[in-house]
Amino acid sequence: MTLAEHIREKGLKATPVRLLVLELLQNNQQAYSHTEMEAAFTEVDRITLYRVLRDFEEAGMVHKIMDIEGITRFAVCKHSCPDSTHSEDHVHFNCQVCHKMYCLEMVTTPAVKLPAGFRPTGINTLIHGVCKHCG
Amino acid sequence: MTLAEHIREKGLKATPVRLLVLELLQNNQQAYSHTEMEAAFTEVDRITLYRVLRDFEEAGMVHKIMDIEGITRFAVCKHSCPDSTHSEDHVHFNCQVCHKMYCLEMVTTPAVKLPAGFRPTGINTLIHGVCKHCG
DNA sequence: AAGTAAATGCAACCGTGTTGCATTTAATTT
DNA sequence: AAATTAAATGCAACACGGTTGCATTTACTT
Repeated sequence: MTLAEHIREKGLKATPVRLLVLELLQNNQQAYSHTEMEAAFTEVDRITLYRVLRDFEEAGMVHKIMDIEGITRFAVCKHSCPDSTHSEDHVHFNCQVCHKMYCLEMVTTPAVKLPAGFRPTGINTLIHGVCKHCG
Repeated sequence: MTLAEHIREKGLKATPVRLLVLELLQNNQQAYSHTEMEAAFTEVDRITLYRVLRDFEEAGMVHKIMDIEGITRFAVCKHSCPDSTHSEDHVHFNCQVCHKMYCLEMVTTPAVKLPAGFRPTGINTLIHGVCKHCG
């Protein structure tokens, strides 16, 4: 399936900006911030970029994560998340040298025992350290 | 040890704003956002509040955490963190009903196996769900 | 090729957080 | 207890991330 077909499948129009964003996220197994993407596509309007990312997230195509510094980042959903309520069952790794955020799809979040009365609906595990390229 | 003594021990002056903030964080086992504290102490200048929180964090008296929505929150460090490099070895719980953030000091973050080349320096586990007061 | 709903681009705005600087105040010294 | 001084405060002004409204354009439909 082409990128354009993937976008249309979700009920969205395959516009140039959307193709650019999806291609970037698909080709690099990393979570990008809005600022990084804005720098990557200088000709793209920043508001449009915000809306493209919001639409992709609502369509369940990407997921949003916060890195250690509280910066919002986006990464493609691998295992076709159920729209908008995608359960992110994998671990994220934030390199403190290059600041890249990796989705470690193969590492699932371990279960934790909570005190009585706390009912969990989702777990977010964010590991920081030095990545394989910087260590 | 009094609150004022605790503050002076860290090389900071025991001022009214600092006493207010430390008292709030000490008495309630929750992580408060800047906005919540601003609302709690209407007479306190917001810039002063930012600086008090920054100073407390640098002194290792409180630790900073991001909640699900990317809001910065502060909680007292229980086990006397080594200044500024405090290892947060406990789990945080973010209630999606009342939006309170709990430090579950008794629940330590489970270890995870990372792919070769990734060297971890810290783990952050954030669980969201419904807390004991809202469930 | 024309029609239409969706997507874009721009202006203007809000919230969070920071910096510089003059003033005040907590702790120290006499 | 008064004077000293370095630290803390309060204010203005700013930078940045993100949102909303509206007119224009464009992708898909017929």
